Amino acid sequence: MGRPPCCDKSNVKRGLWTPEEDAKILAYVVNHGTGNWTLVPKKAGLNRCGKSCRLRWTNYLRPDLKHDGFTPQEEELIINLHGAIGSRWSIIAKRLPGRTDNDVKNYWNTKLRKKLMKMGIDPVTHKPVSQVLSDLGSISGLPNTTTNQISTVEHTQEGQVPSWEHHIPYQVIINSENIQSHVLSEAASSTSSSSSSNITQLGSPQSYSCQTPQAQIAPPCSSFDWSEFLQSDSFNWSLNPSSGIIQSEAELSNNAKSNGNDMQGGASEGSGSGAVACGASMEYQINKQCEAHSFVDGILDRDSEIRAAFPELLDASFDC
DNA sequence: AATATCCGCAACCGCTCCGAC
DNA sequence: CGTCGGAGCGGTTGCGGATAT
Repeated sequence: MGRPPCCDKSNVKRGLWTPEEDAKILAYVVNHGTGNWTLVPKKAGLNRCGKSCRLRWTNYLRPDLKHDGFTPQEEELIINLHGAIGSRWSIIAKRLPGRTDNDVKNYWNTKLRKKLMKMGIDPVTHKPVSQVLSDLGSISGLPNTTTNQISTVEHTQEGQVPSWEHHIPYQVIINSENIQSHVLSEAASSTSSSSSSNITQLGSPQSYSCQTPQAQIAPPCSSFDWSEFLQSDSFNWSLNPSSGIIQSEAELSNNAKSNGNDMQGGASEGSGSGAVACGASMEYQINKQCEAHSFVDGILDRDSEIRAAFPELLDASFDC
């Protein structure tokens, strides 16, 4: 036996909302606030499901919502966050003032996903499509693929790092996997009793600087709470509502404090120190170090370099 | 001008989470 | 500890406007 429906669907109105209905919800919320949504339709005089009322309020009527188009900064933040945490729209939306999870989700599905695909980037993994195909080939037992071959090269040329590793601004994946690694590291250190961790530890902080991330990253442990992580100091990107610039919370706070002081080169210019701390400031440093290139350019550059370096390998993976 | 197709967005659905009891 | 029910989330659908043919 399943759960009973939240309301009698045959007796409630569905579909688009009329201005009159909107006015009723607004009037109700102004007078009573948002509380028990199941009671709202009755109290507000609406023949709607309570759930539908809540959705209408949170996605459309809330006074703090923005109804204009997404800015390039918001777009970049969405892509970065999606690369880091996937389709956790509500968490992503919390980083975008005035946007709802539905807005972000729709924008991703209708614009950003297609945009990335057009650029040859897989919107799920945020990796070049060619690399994803290569990885698929390797999973399905096809001959060694680009990725595998590269790791072979790295091993045979001990101590040498392929040239593309030195400077490629591969923002999305760096963000994504560094964050996951950081999370995993935190999880490992916080659970002192669990020594049997399968966590892949990354190297020292200086090794993060604009390098291609480690290939094998263990999935996050199931008990991990992304929401908590994103709200913690460990992960603190956000969009400055006034400047439209993606900043760390610390910088947002500093900017607020130092209003009127010398700006030292603008909002995105911070410490200037070479030291890269762990956690979010590290992510942010990476972003800053890499900002000469867009993340898309970085991915495509890397893809091109791989193709140029190992032209025969991609073809091989398609020889079925 | 009429029709077909595409696209964006609002809304719905089914599920999980979580607190109250 | 188990159950119930409200809230919230992510995926999907369907409508209406825009654009192409």
